[in-house]
Amino acid sequence: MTELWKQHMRPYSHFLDQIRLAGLRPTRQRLALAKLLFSGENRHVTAESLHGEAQAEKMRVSLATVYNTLHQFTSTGLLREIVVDAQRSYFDTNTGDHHHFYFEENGMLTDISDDMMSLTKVPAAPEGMAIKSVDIVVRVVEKTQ
Amino acid sequence: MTELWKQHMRPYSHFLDQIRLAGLRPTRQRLALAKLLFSGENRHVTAESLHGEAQAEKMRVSLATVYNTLHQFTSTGLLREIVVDAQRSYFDTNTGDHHHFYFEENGMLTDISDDMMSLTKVPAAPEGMAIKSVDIVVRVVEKTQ
DNA sequence: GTGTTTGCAAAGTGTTTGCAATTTA
DNA sequence: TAAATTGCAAACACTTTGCAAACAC
Repeated sequence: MTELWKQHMRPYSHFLDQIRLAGLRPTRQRLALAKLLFSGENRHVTAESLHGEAQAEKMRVSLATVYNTLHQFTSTGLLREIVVDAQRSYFDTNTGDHHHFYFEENGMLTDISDDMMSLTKVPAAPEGMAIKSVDIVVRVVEKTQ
Repeated sequence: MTELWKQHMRPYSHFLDQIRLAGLRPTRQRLALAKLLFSGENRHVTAESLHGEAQAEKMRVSLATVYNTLHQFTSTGLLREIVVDAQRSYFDTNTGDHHHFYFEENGMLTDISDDMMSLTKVPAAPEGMAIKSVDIVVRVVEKTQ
């Protein structure tokens, strides 16, 4: 990291810690992506969409690195992967318990907080298996009337 | 369809009706796949797995036709598509209300009957949207102890 | 300096498509 | 015969990988 870069990144030093805590080196690319992902509200991104954003902000990050970083952030618990579409992978910055609305027509995702949706009965895991997660996707389409 | 083929297919005439009712022509390929799909218990297949089965039974069907047929059967309500893995599409012969266990380690799916799992609270659809489905996937992994 | 990370381009995987030949009705 | 369907091969979209150059520590 250059001295200039360090100055530029000063206001984002918590990302630096976040990445270090995850056991990753805080490279320019990882910091840039962390800034996009964790600066504001919770977000849902795909590799393409995040790469597009980075380009728009003149951050130089290759698509391959975006993929790598999303997976590294996922396996270190900074992100969570959401499966709603067989064609692309989504990543959610909200790693807490919650579910999703999926807008099939435009591929958008929004959160459903855990307390807006509750399961009364959950089946026991099959013999010898442990439940890893219970994922609920509410698919919605434009109302046609 | 040849006369010989008609004779061979006599015991499976209900597939013929099923396909015709769906507005599709009962071709050799569609009948063969229907036989594999709907002969016994409910099943979960991928295009590859069904194509493999067809080959094993010496049915001559191309992979492209398997894909086309799975989609046609899905859009005519004979099958239902299940999204559990970003890498491949699954199709379920059980089109009724139910949910799934997904065995992440080997890609297997099993049904959870609707009455083994119930939602107390379902959020209202977002403004202008209608709920198309509520899909629950219980991801399980081998218990490590 | 050593080990990690990046970016490119190539390869990979699962899926769809264009189109001539074949089959169904 | 007209319209639908098939199968191949090529195209496709998304994702992963191999490896030399660049970077972090």
